[in-house]
Amino acid sequence: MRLLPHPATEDIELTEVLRALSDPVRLQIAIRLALAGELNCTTAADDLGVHKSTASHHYRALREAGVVVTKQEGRLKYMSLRRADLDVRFPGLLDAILRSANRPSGRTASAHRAAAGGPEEQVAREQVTERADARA
Amino acid sequence: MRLLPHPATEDIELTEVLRALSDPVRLQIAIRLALAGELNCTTAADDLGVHKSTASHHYRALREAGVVVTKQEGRLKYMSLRRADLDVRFPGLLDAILRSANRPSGRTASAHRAAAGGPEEQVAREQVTERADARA
DNA sequence: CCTATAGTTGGATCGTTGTCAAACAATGAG
DNA sequence: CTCATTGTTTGACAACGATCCAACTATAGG
Repeated sequence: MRLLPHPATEDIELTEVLRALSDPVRLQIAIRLALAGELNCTTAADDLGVHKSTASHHYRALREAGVVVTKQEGRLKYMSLRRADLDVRFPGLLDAILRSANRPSGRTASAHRAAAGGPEEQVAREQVTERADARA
Repeated sequence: MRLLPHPATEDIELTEVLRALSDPVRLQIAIRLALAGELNCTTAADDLGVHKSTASHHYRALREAGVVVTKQEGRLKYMSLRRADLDVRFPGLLDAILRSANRPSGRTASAHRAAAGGPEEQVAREQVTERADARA
């Protein structure tokens, strides 16, 4: 069993963690790892609609940011979240992100209900008070 | 008083928030806003070593990601964090990030002590178990 | 009206990133 | 050894992003 190189806990940078998780594909991988504990590369990116080489780049991005560790067993590589390390370095951060990621994207259920009964495109409106036509 | 356009609370995307805060300059601006509550643009980016137009682009990035609101009063524009909105959308996320941002970057105090007494460059070592020369 | 202040916009540049495809490497199975 | 499986590397390319500079807009104050 081998571990691939990854940054020491103290070297994990907040901006790099945020950046790593700011990509939808990588965030999805992280979510799956959080649920499964450990996944091999093929499984982790399955049905994500990206080429395997693209996925491989994402694995590296996650690893170099300090978000995951990769260990090789036989011909498979397994990734897992560095939950403990991240919690030492940035207490509560990973949990907050994962919890946020499991929220409904876009409209809430109540907003959906309101939108269903009301006029269309009400949903796409922006929040602007006093002079909705304000220019930047 | 005018508010500049910004996304509705339900439209704030996690990946965009993470992306917005994954830039050191923008993260620093967010930290200052968290401390000061409200800052005008000049003050927010003061001593950050970026051109005022660069700063302006960052303001827009933060605003479009849903992290800040900007209101104009007279000839000044004031930014503030959308704490309440973000907490509705992603409970605990912003606090976790801001708390993480206030942690010491790089080595801990104890690691600094150890590094000061030991051989140099020990500090830059990576965590690799079993085969430190493992290739990716 | 003129000027100074505050901030935005647009162009140019330059590095980074996400993507795919094809070639490669390493491993386990037959 | 040969082959299929797993994943990485490399190259190419388009898109994006951070930055600076210059020009612009808008507002307040003489």
